[in-house]
Amino acid sequence: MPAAKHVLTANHLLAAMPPRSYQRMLASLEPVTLTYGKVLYEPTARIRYVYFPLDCLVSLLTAVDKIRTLEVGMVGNEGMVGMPMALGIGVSAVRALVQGSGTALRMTAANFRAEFDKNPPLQRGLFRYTHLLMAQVSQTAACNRFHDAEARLARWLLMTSDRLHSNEFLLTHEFLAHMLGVRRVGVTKAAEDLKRRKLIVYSRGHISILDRKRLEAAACICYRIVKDLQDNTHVEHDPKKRRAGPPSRRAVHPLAAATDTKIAPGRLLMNGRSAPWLP
Amino acid sequence: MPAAKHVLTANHLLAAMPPRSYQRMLASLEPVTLTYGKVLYEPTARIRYVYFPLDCLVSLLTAVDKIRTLEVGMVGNEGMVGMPMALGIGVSAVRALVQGSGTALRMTAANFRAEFDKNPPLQRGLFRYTHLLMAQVSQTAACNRFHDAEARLARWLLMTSDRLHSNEFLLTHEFLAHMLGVRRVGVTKAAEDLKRRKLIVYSRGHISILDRKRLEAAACICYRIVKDLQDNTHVEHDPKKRRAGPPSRRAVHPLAAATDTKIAPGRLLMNGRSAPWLP
DNA sequence: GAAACTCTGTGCGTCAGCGAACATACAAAC
DNA sequence: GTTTGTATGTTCGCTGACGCACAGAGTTTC
Repeated sequence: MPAAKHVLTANHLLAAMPPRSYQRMLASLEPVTLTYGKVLYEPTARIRYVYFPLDCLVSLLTAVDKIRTLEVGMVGNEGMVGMPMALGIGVSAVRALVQGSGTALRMTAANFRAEFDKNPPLQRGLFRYTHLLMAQVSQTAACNRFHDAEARLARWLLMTSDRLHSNEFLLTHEFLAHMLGVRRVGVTKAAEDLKRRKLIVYSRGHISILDRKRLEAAACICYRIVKDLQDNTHVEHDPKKRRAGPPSRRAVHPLAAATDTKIAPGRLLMNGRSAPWLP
Repeated sequence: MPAAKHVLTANHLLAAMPPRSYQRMLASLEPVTLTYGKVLYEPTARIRYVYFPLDCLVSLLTAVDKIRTLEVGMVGNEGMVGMPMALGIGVSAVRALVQGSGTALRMTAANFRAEFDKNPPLQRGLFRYTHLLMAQVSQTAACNRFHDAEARLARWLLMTSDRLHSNEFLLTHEFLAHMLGVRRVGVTKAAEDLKRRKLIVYSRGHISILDRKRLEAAACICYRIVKDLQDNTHVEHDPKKRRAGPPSRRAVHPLAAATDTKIAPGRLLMNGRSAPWLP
């Protein structure tokens, strides 16, 4: 069944499975269409299915009250929705919202649990992904604190583009506002500026990236940090599985080469030592 | 050796180990004194040891440039520092900084890896903790976006107090500023107000909580959300291990009972449906 | 006990983002 | 082809936080 295989390989986690696990998983994976706006999980609600996105995009949102939400993570075909299941937890801590319509393969929580227990490659893949998601969430936290709406919007568009493998997608300013944790007007302002600079165009829910390179320059460093990490993180648990090949194109942390924000001397000392919270 | 046992049980993860694992781990655990300001990990640097805090407190920091850092997580004796190791990753994504001096038990990365592989109870404990840490980081992300410095400071003090099991600790405004991602002056302002309201007192690096209850009222809901989650999350992987006892005191998400922030109608509809990003 | 240093308090002008309200433009439905 | 609703653009006053700079108060060092 070549069609099924093609479908499977569309998700990176599944594609990395050895043939035998792969065949076994096939039996309990069910293709589903996820449409924009569908809520897969609510905070504190039981996880009934895990989802392996193929060409859709899912946002992980944290809420602080009934109207304010913030996206903390984004899952495309490089990952899985339902990571708590890989940690033995049956409840989601966040809301999972379909942000880009498309298809996914889903598996019941019970089937996943059984499969996961007897599938070390799956475990490795999901643990690695958990780590990357954690890094993504951490960086997003700092990003949301320090960077302005425009830089965050640019970053968000790039991340979405990466995961949808497309330079065009559907979303309104209102929606973006809830992802970025700003007002709709704030998005309009930021988007307008990016449009004026010809980095993007948009109209009534359609957004296109025109100049990826310059858009990345407009985004904050957080995009690069997370992306490099994703490209360079390998599971070390099983040395035999460690990837060979040339060393990573970029092993240094982007901050190491970052623009030299000057450090005011005097103020940043503490007990005679350099301030420990600085890199 | 009752002293050693006492030391071990001071860390919740270790205390939950069955006697046999416990004895075995003892052999490779080494007590160390961690003093304020010590950096245990740097982003992208190899993890050489994992640490089980006994009475110290460690902050996990994400940096966006050379001077701006933000705390995304806090590890006390309920957890372990070096979670990537539990996921098969040998590199830290964040900076780990000792925020409260004290002791910890450490284990080399190699020993940890060997122990972890043959110790399912340890795996369960660490996976649960990973999940909680993820939830903590996510909530912190939203908190940093939406809540003002004063509420965040109050939350931070409560979290620190919980983990140090004390109402007094040592830290300067300058240090707090780097945890909360604000200027030192911002901390001074916020702290001043809390002092004026007699919730805390402080002087030259010493801070005491005077009125825990009212301080919690001054903090944002994020404190409650994370704390309740920590108190109520159980690993479900092995049903035999599931805790018995009365149902959780508080199973509902704090948001469900949160102050009813009113939702403006009109604007929050999309394609005829209610806006999906809302709870 | 004086000097050096660290920690906290205060004042300034500036600015991004907030909440609210309203104005226009486009699109599908009837 | 008008209606109805959704998407985007604009304005206004307000506020929390910013960067910068300096003043006092407490502690350590010699």
